Amino acid sequence: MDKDPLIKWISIIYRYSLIYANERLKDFNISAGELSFFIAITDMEGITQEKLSSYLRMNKGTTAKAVKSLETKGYVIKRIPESDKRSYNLYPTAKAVELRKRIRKLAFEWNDILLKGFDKKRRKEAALIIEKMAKNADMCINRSGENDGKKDQ
Amino acid sequence: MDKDPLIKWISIIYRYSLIYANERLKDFNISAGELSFFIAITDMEGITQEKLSSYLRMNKGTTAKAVKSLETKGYVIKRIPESDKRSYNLYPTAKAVELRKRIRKLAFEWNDILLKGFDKKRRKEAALIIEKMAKNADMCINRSGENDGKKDQ
DNA sequence: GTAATATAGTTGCATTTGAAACTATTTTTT
DNA sequence: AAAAAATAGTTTCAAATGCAACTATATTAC
Repeated sequence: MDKDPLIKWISIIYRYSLIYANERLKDFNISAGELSFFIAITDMEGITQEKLSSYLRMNKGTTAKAVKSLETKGYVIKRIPESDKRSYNLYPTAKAVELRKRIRKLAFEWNDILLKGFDKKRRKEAALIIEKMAKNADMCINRSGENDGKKDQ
Repeated sequence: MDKDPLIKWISIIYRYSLIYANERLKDFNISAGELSFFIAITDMEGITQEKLSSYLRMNKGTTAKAVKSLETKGYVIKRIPESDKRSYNLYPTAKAVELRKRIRKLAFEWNDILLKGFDKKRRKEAALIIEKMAKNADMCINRSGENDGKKDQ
């Protein structure tokens, strides 16, 4: 039954998630890779790239590229705060705010596809398990999976 | 609790899996992306690239590149069967067979990291859930998640 | 048996991502 | 305050991957 390591299935879920998102996001000119950034920025207006990287557990180089692309596409505005001229505060544009609900909905529709055939209880269980696994991975790689990436409180 | 879509966590697990595998595989000159191919080829000697693609749900272009790389590295030999000159049968080299157990072990050690803190029952549950989610994704994208990729039986 | 179609694999291009080296600020040490 | 260290972001390079166009062989239709 478990002759295949979990990574095989994780890999499938991840890659198919990208395919799905790319297809669904085509009309919005947002790529699958930008999706998480879009959602996070519209959810947490003013967040810095550093925080964003840590929140999504993304390499800061990756974050820089995704943010720049979203900026180019007119979804994000960068503002340098007086308090720290090294950093940016990221704000969604009006256009992004307008799309926010639809984009979020689309992301959660993928949840429904992944969890098809699961009853309520099992869905909750699945979400807990996935999240715990991610935190275990984070703990292994970064020794910091206990507080959702907010290392500095 | 589930303000973040599952894809956020899947993405973290997947990306950290690659980081982990790359680190652990360094000494063997095998990359994280090649890991699943290595395991599948040593497990199913003589498999074709087509079958491999379908088994791992990988794009056949990706498979071609991974196989070529494993061939270059001396882990895989391609043989054209008389029965169908379009295809290759893939065989692990002696060097690959020798490494097989260690590589598999390493892949399953990542399972243990992901499932840390899970009791036996929950581990089984997690594996079932992940596999089912992958099959749901497959079904959505390919309309073919019911037979482990072996479409032609 | 030829033409049309299907299948197996390759290649070029684009996207997503991480690592590491880099720049520019800020904070800490001394 | 100057030097050292830390922090925020950018950029370059490389790996992983999907897609689409391509070649070559096999199968199916007629």
